[in-house]
Amino acid sequence: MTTDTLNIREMCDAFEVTPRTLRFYEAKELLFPIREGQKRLFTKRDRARLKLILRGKRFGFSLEEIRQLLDLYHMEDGQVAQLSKTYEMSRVHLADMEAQKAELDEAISELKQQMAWGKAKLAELAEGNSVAA
Amino acid sequence: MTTDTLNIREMCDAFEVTPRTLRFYEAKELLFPIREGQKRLFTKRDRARLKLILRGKRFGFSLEEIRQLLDLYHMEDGQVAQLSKTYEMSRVHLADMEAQKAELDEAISELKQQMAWGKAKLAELAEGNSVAA
DNA sequence: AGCAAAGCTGACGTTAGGGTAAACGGAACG
DNA sequence: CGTTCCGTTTACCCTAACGTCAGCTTTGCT
Repeated sequence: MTTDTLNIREMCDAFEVTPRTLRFYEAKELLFPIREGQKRLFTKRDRARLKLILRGKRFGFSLEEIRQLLDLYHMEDGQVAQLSKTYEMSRVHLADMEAQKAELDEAISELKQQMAWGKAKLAELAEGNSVAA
Repeated sequence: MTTDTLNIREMCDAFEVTPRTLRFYEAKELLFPIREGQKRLFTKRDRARLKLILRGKRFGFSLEEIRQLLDLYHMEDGQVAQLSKTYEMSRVHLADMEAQKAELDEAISELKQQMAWGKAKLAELAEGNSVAA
């Protein structure tokens, strides 16, 4: 193994996030990089956590919710409690996401209609011009 | 007609928004209610604009974009320029929304998988307990 | 020694409002 | 006429998840 820890730049490149994001996550106690002098060094644990964080974000969890889940996860006992809490929260988010999807679908088809109308109107105006010309 | 203008409460009820929202939109120069004393009176024009604003929001336009479109709309000349600009912006947002939809669909199915895994794991742990008992 | 790159902290900006305070105006009531 | 209450007004701070900027070390290279 080369170093087993990543500096902030390497961490950013590995996960496609900005340094600001990593510092922010540290401030929010989602990551706990060790310090060498004042520089941050991200461990395997941080990498595992960040992976879960980014997945949680895709699922629409807030950072605060993610922090709670990670904390639960960290205390390895009580797996049942942790798993069922995660499951419960997931159910809520799934419902949320499906509602969002429905809204989005509706907005998309409405926008398409509007665009069709706009296109027709533009054609009409163009024709008017050419007739007048 | 009763008054032809609505006070803030009536306006809120008509569009399901809060007073705060209407004041905010006025501050952002999206609405221009007239003042009777210091109270706001929303005209037919404000109602038309608010309708467009809310529609724009559903389509994922930012308030700033909406303001620009409304301004274009306001100068009634150059309909072609206005329409085609709106059309162009709409295309961008449509692409955006379809990308969002794709991401959302993927996240939903991924979350469903995770939940299935979690459910199985929970069942397994429960069984372990009952076996051990 | 000098300088640039990389990293750090700290603070303010952003979006679309929410929440709350303090003050003001007008209508109803006694 | 005074009071009370309701609706509204201005005004300020708060939120999430960072972006951005200024200014300071630290480190490496020449």
